[in-house]
Amino acid sequence: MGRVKLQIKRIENDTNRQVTFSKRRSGLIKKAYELSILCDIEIALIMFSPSGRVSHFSGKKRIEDVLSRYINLPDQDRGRYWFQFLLSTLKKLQAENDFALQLARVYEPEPLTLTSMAEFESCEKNLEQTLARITQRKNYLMTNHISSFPDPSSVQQMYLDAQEGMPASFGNEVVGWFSDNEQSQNPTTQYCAGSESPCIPDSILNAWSNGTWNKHE
Amino acid sequence: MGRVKLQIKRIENDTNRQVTFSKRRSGLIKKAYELSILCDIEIALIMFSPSGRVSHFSGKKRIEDVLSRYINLPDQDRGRYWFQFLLSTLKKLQAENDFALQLARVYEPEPLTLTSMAEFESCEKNLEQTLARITQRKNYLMTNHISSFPDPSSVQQMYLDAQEGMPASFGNEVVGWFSDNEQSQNPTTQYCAGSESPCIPDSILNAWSNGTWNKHE
DNA sequence: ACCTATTCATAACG
DNA sequence: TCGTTATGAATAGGT
Repeated sequence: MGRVKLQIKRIENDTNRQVTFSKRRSGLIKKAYELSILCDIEIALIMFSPSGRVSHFSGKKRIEDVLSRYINLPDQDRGRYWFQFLLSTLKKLQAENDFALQLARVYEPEPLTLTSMAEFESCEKNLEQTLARITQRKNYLMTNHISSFPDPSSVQQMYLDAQEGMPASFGNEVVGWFSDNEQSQNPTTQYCAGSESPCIPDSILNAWSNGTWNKHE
Repeated sequence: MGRVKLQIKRIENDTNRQVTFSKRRSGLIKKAYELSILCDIEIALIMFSPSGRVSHFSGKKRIEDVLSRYINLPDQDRGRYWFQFLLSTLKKLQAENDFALQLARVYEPEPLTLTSMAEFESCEKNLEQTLARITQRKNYLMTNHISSFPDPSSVQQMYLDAQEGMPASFGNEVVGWFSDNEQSQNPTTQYCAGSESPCIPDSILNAWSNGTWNKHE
């Protein structure tokens, strides 16, 4: 939309890219706003500029409310990789807790409160470790025993046309699961197929801890 | 953009609203996609249709990664009301745990595993309760001792022009904190001002539990 | 779904 | 960064 037709590919000129970002961000937020009013919907939009600055928009509802609603959706409405997200949120929770603890120490070095918070911290650490164990176990069980989870029909895998760069379709309810250059690998089934043992090979534990454990299927 | 200029207000005709939603949703996702490629940014877009169906989009990165990055932002870059969001996420975590537990019971009624998960559950419940306590305490301390938190300068409160319906500005880094018809009330300072006591009045506990506790400032 | 008269968004330029 | 304008895009209403 302008003097010439613009190819949809990364703008290499830094200044130009920044200018385009500012303009199009405004346009996008305006469109999101109009949609939210015209159609009376909840909407949340989050953008990180290349420099790391965040922009966000939401309609009538607070953005936390929209994110909460999204997070509390049944898994089949959402997509894969969800446990990683929950873990990261737990980390945030830990950070919030640290802050509260710091506050308490500064403003009220009271034994009872400190005990309670220390208890909280240790409990949360315990939770995180246990969650990791359960995650492994759950993943193992699901991969080997419940082939329909995560439900593939609920996820539209989209690929880009290298030349035009547009997703194949915008009409689906679920879009945007670009493959991000990750080739499919499935170490879990490879190592555990047919086994009923609760034992989980080290290779899978490692895959889990370095974040690649559920990038299969 | 069409045969007539459209007022930005809720479309009352149900069919029309649904059609407009479909069209504009596609347009919005296309714009989001183009922005993410042209300017090489991370983006996440979540929409709930009036019927409750969810649509979402993200660019190269998975939507969970974008949400995680947003969640792990320093508080001053994000906004208020964050603890409510974290609590809701904890609930989701609980649900995931329940599911894992169910799976384990069906596929492997093994005492060791069950013990571990029961431990997890009780720990998580404990955590949730303790978090509630710490939340109250933290809120109390911050309200009375650290007036600069949450940092008001980091949040752009936006109001709507009733006639035109457009936010006052789209140029800011932080937009979309519509006030949602909630009038400011500050029971915390009202009840606790000047008090150094760790005691928290019932009125505040109630305000917290019914979700209005941090709608002040 | 498709069509097209219009309005809107924006790329290039100043 | 900011305003202008020629041009390409999006879309409201109709079929």
